Amino acid sequence: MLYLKKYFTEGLIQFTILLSLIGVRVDLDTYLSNQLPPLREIILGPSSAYTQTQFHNLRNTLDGYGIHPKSVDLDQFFTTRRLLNQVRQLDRLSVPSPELSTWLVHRDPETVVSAASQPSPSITLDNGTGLEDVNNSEAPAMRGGGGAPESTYNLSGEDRTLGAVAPEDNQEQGNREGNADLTKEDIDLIDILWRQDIDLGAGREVFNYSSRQKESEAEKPSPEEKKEGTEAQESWRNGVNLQEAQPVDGETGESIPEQLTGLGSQTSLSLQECLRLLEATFPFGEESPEFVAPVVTAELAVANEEAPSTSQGLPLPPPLPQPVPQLDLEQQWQDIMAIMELQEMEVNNTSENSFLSTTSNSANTSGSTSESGSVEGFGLTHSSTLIHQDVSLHQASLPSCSQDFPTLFNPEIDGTSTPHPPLLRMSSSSNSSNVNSTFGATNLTGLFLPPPLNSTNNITSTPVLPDPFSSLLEESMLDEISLLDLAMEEGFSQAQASQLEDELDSDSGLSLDSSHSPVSPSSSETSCSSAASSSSTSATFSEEGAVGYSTDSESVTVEPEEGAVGGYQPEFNKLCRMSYQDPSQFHGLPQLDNINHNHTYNLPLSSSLDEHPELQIPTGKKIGREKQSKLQPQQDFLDKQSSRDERRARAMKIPFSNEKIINLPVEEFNELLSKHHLSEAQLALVRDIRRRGKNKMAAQNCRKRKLDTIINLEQGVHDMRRDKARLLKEKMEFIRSIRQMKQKVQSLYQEVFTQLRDEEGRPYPPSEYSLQYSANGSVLIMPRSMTDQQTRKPDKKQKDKKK
DNA sequence: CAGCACTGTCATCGT
DNA sequence: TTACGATGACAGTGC
Repeated sequence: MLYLKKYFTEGLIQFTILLSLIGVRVDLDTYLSNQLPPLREIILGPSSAYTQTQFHNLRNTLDGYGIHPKSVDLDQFFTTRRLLNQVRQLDRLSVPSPELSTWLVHRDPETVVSAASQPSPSITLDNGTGLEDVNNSEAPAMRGGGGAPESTYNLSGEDRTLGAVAPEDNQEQGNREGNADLTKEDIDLIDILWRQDIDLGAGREVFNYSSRQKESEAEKPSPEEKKEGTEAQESWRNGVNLQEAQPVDGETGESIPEQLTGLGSQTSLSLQECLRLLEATFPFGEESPEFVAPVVTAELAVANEEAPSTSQGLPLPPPLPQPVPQLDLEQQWQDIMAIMELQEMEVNNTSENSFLSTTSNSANTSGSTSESGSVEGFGLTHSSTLIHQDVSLHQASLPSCSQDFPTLFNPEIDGTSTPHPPLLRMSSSSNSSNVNSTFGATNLTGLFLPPPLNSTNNITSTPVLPDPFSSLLEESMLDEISLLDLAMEEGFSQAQASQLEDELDSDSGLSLDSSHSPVSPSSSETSCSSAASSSSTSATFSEEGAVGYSTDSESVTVEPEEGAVGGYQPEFNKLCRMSYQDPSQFHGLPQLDNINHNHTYNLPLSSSLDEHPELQIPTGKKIGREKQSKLQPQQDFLDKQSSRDERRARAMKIPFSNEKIINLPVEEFNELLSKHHLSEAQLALVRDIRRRGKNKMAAQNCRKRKLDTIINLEQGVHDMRRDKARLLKEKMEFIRSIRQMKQKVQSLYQEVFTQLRDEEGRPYPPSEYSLQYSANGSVLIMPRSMTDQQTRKPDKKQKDKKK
């Protein structure tokens, strides 16, 4: 008791001070009960389910042992209390809950706009990590907590379309002051013009060009050195969104092979890297001075620099027959779902990694990138896909400038087919400390929206969802279907193609997410569970774990309930058992839906009877036979309902409850035994009851843990499959880019070669001469005989190495 | 009636 | 050494 008191009071005081320091009204009773399990854990310590808590030291806090601290029955109780608390908190200011964050996320596009005009420090906070980190953390992002290129990418699109309004303005003031100075009217005007352009059938390139112009007017060109890095970054993001990189003709709606409009943008490989890749394809000769043609080198270099614009006219090779039928449709669907969930997850996890960077590689430089003309065609189509992707309810964080919504929110946007991309800035984790830190540094008064606005936002944003989903679905499907096609197109070997096919196929026997739909609640569950998987453990078990530390108020509440119902509620148990803290978390787990058992489980029946003698079925000695006969059916019922040990205890006339036997600390237990002079048989039974009772709880915990582990593993598999899909997509993008680069180099090669003349002004016959690239970037013209010799040598060397 | 899932119990091990 | 938790294995029970 003392331990709990000390622990609780100290933690409570500390936390109260903390909260008061940041200006949050403290309603600890509410928080401690259920609203914020992590919060409670901060105060009360980790969950007992995973930690070996000395419950018996805390048992005194429970007045009557009405419910066991580890009883699964508590789940329902806490769920009820949590819901009640949520309802009660509807009208009061409180630490923002994840639910609160949800609809705020929908308003983020406007938030960004407002951020441009009203730089907010919180945005800087939320997005402190730059794009560089996003790229660097691409691999770590597989784990679900990392960056979300889409959102960043989307931001770039937004940046481009709106011409001014990326929140990174706050960080790169030097570059973006012009944009930041744009007023809301300016932005609205730009937006209107933009939509008019779209309505008039202007292609995206046209629009982007104009937007680029606007941007160039609004801001000074970024340093040239930024161009390449930004290109790479944007194209990287492009690679992530294959379908989004496909622009649609403004008039016909046809899909334009967009990669030809911006070769450089389609890959994160720099030109040097591509040339390096080309070295593997084209025979590069050694430098031989007599054939050096510096002019050619220069030309080639220039041509390479201008690649994006010059390549626009290149036709696509005719598509090969699609190998779609080889793919199992269901597997394809799963992969599509995986990709879509990947995107959703990336959106969810965008958070501070998504954008805003103080480095030169930030998405902020997308303006300069678009000026280079190498990045075109995105910013609209993908934005429509983003808005439906919704967000994890548990990972969204509140934008600090949400009060700007009323003025900046344009309902039309949500209704159009090309809505502005919602710039989702969300907390990367559901960790409450994270949230608190975020809010701690922000103006708290600005965090909470007035209720009317809330409802409005909710209403306006919700109906948008289905539409973009279908479009994304189609795009994703087409995209995924085209992957193999692409692979074949790339001249992949049959083995490679089959490998790709395997990769696209589901590889695990687990049917983890086949039933998941991106728009179903299960999707949101999966989207959040990855990040929450680590925290879900604590959150999930916190309720139970907190029971061990439970406050008196809770205990008091528990006790009457248990006593009143005689300690057993079949439905209650049924619900709690599998609902397992938060039933909503398992809506997406079909394997749990069929569980409908009604076994008695952790029943405090006899204990409650013992605790409440008035409810106890009197033994034959205490009552007359008549009364006993009247109560006999009830006795039978109780016997049936009670556990074996309880019956045994009753039979052996153990003078205290099984609950006490099981849950008392050793000292008190021994004390109890010493108080009552029990026979050897009774003692043995009591010890057995204690042992079995503890083991029962241990088994329950063990199974719970096991189940949780399985769920987490499933989530891990799901995440990995999603990552696999993402990586496959990126791979395909790279392949596509490489192919385009090959084509471009080939055409340039032809162009250059045909223009070369020897000393007598005659063209070099292609059959006798070839251009060779040297490692230092120069281009040589060499006789093919020499080339063959030089290429054979490395071959031999390679063969020797292989031997 | 078989199969499955859940639950309780025991034995055992580790802390 | 004792108490206790974790866990595999088994059996009982209900569907």
